[in-house]
Amino acid sequence: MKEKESDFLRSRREKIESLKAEGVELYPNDVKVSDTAGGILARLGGLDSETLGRISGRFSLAGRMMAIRDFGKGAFVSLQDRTGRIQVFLRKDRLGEKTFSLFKKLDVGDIVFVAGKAFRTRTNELTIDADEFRLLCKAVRALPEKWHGLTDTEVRYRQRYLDLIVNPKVAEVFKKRSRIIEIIRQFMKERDFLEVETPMMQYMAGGAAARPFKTYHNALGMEFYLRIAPELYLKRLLVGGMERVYEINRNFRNEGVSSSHNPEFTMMEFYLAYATYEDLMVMTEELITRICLELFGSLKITYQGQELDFSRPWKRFTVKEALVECGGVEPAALEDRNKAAAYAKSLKLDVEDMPLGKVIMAIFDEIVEPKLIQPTFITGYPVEVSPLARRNASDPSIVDRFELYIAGKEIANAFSELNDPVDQRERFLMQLKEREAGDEEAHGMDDDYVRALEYGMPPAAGEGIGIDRLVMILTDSASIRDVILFPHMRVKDEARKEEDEPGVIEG
RNA sequence: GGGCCGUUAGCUCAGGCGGUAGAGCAGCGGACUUUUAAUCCGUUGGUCGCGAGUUCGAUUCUCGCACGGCCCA
Repeated sequence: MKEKESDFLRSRREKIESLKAEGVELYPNDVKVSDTAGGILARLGGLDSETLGRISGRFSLAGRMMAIRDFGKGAFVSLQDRTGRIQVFLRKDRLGEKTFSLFKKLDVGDIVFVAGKAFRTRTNELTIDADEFRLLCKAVRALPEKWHGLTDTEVRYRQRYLDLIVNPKVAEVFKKRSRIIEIIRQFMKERDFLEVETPMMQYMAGGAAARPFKTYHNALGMEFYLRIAPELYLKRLLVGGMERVYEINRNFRNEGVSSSHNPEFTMMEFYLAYATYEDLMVMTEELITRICLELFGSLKITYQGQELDFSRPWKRFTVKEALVECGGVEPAALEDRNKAAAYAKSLKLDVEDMPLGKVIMAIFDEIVEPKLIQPTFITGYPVEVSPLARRNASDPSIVDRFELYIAGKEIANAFSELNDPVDQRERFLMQLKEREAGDEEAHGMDDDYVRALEYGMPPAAGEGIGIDRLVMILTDSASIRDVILFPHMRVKDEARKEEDEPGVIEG
């Protein structure tokens, strides 16, 4: 990306050249750091000035200078590392003429090394009295303003590194995200699940209803799709005898972008042999309440101003019950395709050519989903929208499946798995018909998968949990872009000009 | 895809019923060894998102485009 050199950048580059000419090493990498800002504050934060003077050892730390308050022959610096900020006092008589004059030429944003003892200032702030100071990395560009910081959402997402430097709450969100995934792995390990990785490039994109991204493999001379779900591979592993498997990784769906959709998103999928979807409801409650308790020590949290209560058991409704009770739909309208379609049209939904099950789900998504604020399991999904799920034993028009909704968002989807290869083939054929009728999201026929089922897959239940959305709820984030480090955005015009050169580097 | 809003200095923002713009912070020069949005004195910096139209003259008005945000589908 080219841009015009501002006066600021020019003068900064000149300054850097002159430092170099003086023999200052601009980018050394030979220091060893033994302390952190947060660590020092935690250890010494409670000590008074006198005790500190007696017992303080010498600390060494490194970080970015976030503010400099200069007094001529002394200066205070706010030093920020991964754990937080600590104040450092630099003075000429302690550091010596040469080091101090180097410091005076440096800027906010530079990364430095500092060592010294701790003391308390007149205003009682724990501070490192530096007796050693080194430049570790000279910054060319200036950081966003110290007081207002960086607020432009576009810049925050495009230049996330700046957002992370300047807005401490952002780093907190991503630390929490990491912690959530850690707890999930721990939880799965305790239940003897094996973490696996299955293909993200697939010869056909299956396991969900979504439009895929396409790509091309040169040496194999064939097209691949980026996966929309790992489901069919994880179930092949069930056939292979891996009775408890899970995967946490990216899926790609070629759909619109919104505050709850990113083209690539992280999903956890897991499969448990000899279990049903009902077992997974219990396990899901256990998992999410565990995360809540570990993160907050409470089952009540606030999301975007409303209280969410994760106390068990969570509410359970069938799709039809929810439509009647939360949506005020006439029960009769749910048994007849024409009546349902007429109702859907009154909501301005386009349900042309859709079978009854799909019409019902379209109405559900429109009027019920946004109302499901407290954690709620919805069951009794139509077989038409669930080509991989096991039929209900007493009502073959529905499947043994649930979705979990929290704060009006779909968080998880699970079902007892269909392991009858004959029924599975028929379901695929049903999907093919819909595909021919114009539904681009309908599932394709996956003969290899059916063949796997023919070897015998143990009865099992499987579930997918949308990690990004779960993290949104647990970090009180309004947009999925706030829990994804580098959310996708359009490339700006200037960078797009060289159309003949796509973003590929040959060689 | 549609509607509304936004885009002005490195950052955060003012402003202009048409006469090419201002503050704070950052920067630069100077004073200052316990400050914490340090303070004080001086000072530089802008194709006002891009393109076209109207006009003697557009950053301002009109249209189109780009990117983003929110809402809707």
